[in-house]
Amino acid sequence: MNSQSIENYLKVIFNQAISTDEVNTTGIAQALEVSLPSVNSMVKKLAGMGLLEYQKYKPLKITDKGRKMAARIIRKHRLTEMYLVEKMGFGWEEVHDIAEQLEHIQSPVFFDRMDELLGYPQRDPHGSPIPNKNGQIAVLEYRPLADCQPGEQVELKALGHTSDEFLKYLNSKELALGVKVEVLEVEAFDRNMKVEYSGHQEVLSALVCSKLLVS
Amino acid sequence: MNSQSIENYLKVIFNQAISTDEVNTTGIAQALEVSLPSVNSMVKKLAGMGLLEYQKYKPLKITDKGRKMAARIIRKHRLTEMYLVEKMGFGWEEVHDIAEQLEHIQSPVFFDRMDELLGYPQRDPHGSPIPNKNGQIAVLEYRPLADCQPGEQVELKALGHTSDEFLKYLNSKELALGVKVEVLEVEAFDRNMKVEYSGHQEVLSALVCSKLLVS
DNA sequence: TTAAATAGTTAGAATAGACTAACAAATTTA
DNA sequence: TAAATTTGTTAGTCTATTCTAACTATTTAA
Repeated sequence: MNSQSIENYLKVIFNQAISTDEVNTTGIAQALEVSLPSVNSMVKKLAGMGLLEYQKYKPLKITDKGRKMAARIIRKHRLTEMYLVEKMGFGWEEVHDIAEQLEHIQSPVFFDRMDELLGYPQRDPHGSPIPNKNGQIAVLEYRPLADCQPGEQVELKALGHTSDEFLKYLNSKELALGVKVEVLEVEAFDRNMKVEYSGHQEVLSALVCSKLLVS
Repeated sequence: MNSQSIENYLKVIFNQAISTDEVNTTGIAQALEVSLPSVNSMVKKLAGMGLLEYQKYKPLKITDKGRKMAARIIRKHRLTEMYLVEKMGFGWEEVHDIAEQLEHIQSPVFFDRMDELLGYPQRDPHGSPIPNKNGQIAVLEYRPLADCQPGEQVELKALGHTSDEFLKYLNSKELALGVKVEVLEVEAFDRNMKVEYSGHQEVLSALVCSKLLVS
């Protein structure tokens, strides 16, 4: 069975591969807060397991096998987050750390049961897609609120960032998935947006708007 | 933070200490399926942490600190088992392996929430007591069915053994906690018992009767 | 009460996963 | 394009946990 360490590396590599397809060692080291040599030796191990393609000094490429395995771990993570929110009453800002541990549990029936009790959800509480059992992931075609024009009316569907602080910020602004947002104005200088939703107005920074995914 | 390995040793030692109070190395090695030297070195480590009293060639004694820590792990295990049965629809014979993994999760809120959702249960699905948050455990004063006399009517309260095979056997006999059992006859030769419950009669072996705890 | 059997210990080695120090390749910048 | 910076690699070490082989203490039984 794969160690938790292997699973954590694989997940980070998978996540970094989503944006760039090619992954570099330093990025992994930063994400996992380990040293470069630690990454280097683990990368060789993962390559030996057929999960990565590795050539000295070249960017890493995740293989289909690696992608599939990573997606199955992410499936467990996201199902867990959904379960914690829907069935156990946790807030979306509380579930990450718990899911981070539960994703390593080896018990297909446990996660199948969660899935069933949740009614086979397609998205986790932050709007990210839940991979299926075969490790396939639906592609989302949402765009950032930052790309919207004044006058547009859109619905908040997912988040491009899910740190505790960001989620707490969204809570404080009463921004949740499903909220209908209208863009009132965009400040040309700094791209701040004045928006209206749930009957009140707010000004959101460009950074925040880039992390709010809408359709 | 304590490793899973440390937690597993501690749990085994705690469980063995319940019966005899003094624990021997060989018993631990068998329970964990590791070698004697492995146990020996871990035992020294646990002693160094103040969880055990260790003297060369002497039986081990668990300290109050060790007992408390072990009970907190067992609390997580048993709460989990209860949650899996009550909230997720698993059978009592399915939950041990999952709980064995979940007991290592570090998240007080997670287990507190389980506890709350379950209504602060005192027993796990096999009738074993759930230690409280301070690591205190209620003492059960149940006796084995084997000690009962013909004519007695008792209720099945807990199990003295919880292997999969035993639980499946009990399922096949429709024996569950709460069932009212009347002792009809005891065979003098082999201590087999003829009993009646739920409107039918069964003959139970002495071994089975010694593992059925009643009051 | 001594010999045999059992239980416990020590020494030394293996593996996984992390680290630092030193170095080499690749990339950026002047 | 040469120098400086960044990125990646190697070598060697450390800790945790396991193991086998060899040995010692304790207990059991003849």
